[in-house]
Amino acid sequence: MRRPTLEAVAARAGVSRATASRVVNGQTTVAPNIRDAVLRAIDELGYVPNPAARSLVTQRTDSVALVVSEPPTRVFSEDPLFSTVIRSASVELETVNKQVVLMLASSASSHARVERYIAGGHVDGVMLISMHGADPLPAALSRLRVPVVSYGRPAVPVDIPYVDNDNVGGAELAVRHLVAGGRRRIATIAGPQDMIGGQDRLTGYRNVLRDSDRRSIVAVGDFTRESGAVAMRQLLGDDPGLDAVFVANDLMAVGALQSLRQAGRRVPDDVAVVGFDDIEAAQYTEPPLTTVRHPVVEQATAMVRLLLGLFEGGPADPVILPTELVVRESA
Amino acid sequence: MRRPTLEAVAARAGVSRATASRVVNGQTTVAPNIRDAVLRAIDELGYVPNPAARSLVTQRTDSVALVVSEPPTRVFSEDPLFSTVIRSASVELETVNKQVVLMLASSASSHARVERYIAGGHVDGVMLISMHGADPLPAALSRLRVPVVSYGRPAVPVDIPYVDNDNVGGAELAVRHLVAGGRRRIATIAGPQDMIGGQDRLTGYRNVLRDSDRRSIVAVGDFTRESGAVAMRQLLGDDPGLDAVFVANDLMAVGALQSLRQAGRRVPDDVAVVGFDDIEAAQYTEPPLTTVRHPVVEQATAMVRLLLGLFEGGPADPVILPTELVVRESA
DNA sequence: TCCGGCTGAGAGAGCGCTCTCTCGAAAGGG
DNA sequence: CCCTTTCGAGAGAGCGCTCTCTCAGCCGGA
Repeated sequence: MRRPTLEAVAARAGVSRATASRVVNGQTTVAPNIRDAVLRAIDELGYVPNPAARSLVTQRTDSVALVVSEPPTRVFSEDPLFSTVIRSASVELETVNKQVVLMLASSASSHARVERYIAGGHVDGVMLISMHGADPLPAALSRLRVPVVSYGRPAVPVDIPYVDNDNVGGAELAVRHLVAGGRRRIATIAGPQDMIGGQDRLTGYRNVLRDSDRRSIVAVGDFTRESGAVAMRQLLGDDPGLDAVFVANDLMAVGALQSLRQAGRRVPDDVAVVGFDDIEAAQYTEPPLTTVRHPVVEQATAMVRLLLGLFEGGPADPVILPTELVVRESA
Repeated sequence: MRRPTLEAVAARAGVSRATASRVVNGQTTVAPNIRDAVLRAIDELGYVPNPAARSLVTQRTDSVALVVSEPPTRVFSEDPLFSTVIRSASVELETVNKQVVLMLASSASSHARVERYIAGGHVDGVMLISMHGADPLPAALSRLRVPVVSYGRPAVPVDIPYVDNDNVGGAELAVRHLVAGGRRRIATIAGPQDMIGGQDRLTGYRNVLRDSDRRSIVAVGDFTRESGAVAMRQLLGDDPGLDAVFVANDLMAVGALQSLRQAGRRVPDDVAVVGFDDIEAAQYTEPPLTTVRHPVVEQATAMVRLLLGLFEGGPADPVILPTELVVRESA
């Protein structure tokens, strides 16, 4: 009880396999009556082309890998960003009938697995989400002669086109807002310095402070809520007189708000807080969080289109998307 | 500049293609010296088997589809459950070297796409995450003669093995806790009644109230935070004297806490609140949320194993996992 | 009437692999 | 010493499809 083949369709329609193939692939050089006969046969037999056979000859698979190169727990549960990217990319790829193969590359062994898989030609291209600088995967994949695009600028310089948002500019926006609000002692909770987002947002902070003749007060977190709380306590210890803090992501900002509350500081009266990312939860903090929004969905979509462009021999130029300050009540 | 084929490996090693294939597939009937020669050739040429050619003859693809049949926005951003399931299932499948093809089936058109894809034999099996009763996909897929397992009992009776947690029992646990705490007027915010989780958790609530001779006070939400807030306001309007509420998921519970705060009720002094799911955020609410934990990771893992079992002709019996009450401060 | 051009359909090779069948050689028993 | 058994390796078919090449048939122009 095997699935019907193109051969069977051809036989039933009384044509050759080649003609049946032409109809299946929508070629126009088939007479209407013959085309109809084939379509009827396909319908009656419930024919569906065998993808393996097809891709054996076409050398295409019509699927792309979405490689998430982060420890799995971080990926989903903590940071809603990843989820949004995955979803948006999936939706965008659906529109061009490509499938998403999701690969989580957390450990070294899974890196090897991913490499083998990609090298095997299972997919036509790769979308890489990798935030850590130490990650060897971007370099490894770029060697594989497979179209690869990256979500976010790769931390090590490597010849992969990427889509990123303007982290430096966004941070500048945030800190300038604090300066404009009359804040004098503006601290920052920076992200991990082995991550591009962490680096660039700190750069933006420093740029503005330098220009506005203020002293920088820096603590470093690792983008988790907990680390934000710890860093905030540390900052308050270091400089009890601070009146503003720019936090490199919202998750840490949530933790910082918690610490500020525990320390009896009113936000924004005593201390103004600006986050980064504009995650869902930023609307529900107490008080609602002023933050820098970057277009996650657009970034994912742009990444897909960049990859699709690569398939067609399009340009491999990076895409940088603008950020925007969302003013709520915390600053 | 094509990728090397098995033919090339065989030629280089001075053996036949058949023997090379034997080595690649780890058969033991190859003399050690020949095996080494082949392995060396593989290494030198950087040979990787062509999956299309292989699955053309083996009729296997070594990948499974993870079909998420929910509106995309709900899937990821709102409910961390989905993400955890996807992650856990991926990790578990990695261990047996199977790939995950992620498919989001939100609209009717994407349903058709998914069906076509599955029918095309792209994957060896399907894991279905579908929560809505009206969803036609479970029935459609079960007709496709492809191994299918479901995360959660399908809402319409359909012949698919599933892994679920004990929703009724979990709800009973929660409500019994409220009864044991001396609460007299115990309301509930139920989930959507076209979802199994929504139905069963309401059933559990009713079971306990019936046995303990209390009146049931029901509002219905749709598992979003916002709907929880609305439902809570409604309950307070209906019965200002209520002293406890069982909320069918944590997301709605967060909304409910917000409404209670706005209404000036203290939790748990005036009103005790119990949620369901034990999401991450439940630890960070004010006060921390007492809730029913169900083993999401274990459920996902069990689903994978159920599917793998099906491949081997194993049993197609449903698996029900126990739930557990996590007592924090809200009740 | 003949011929060249064009359109539509068939023949058949070949994509890269697995797996059965076959066969030679080595080993063991009578 | 010969015959049977076992083991290791090769030959070759075939998985289901695409795509090039070929060719039949028709039309129009000279």
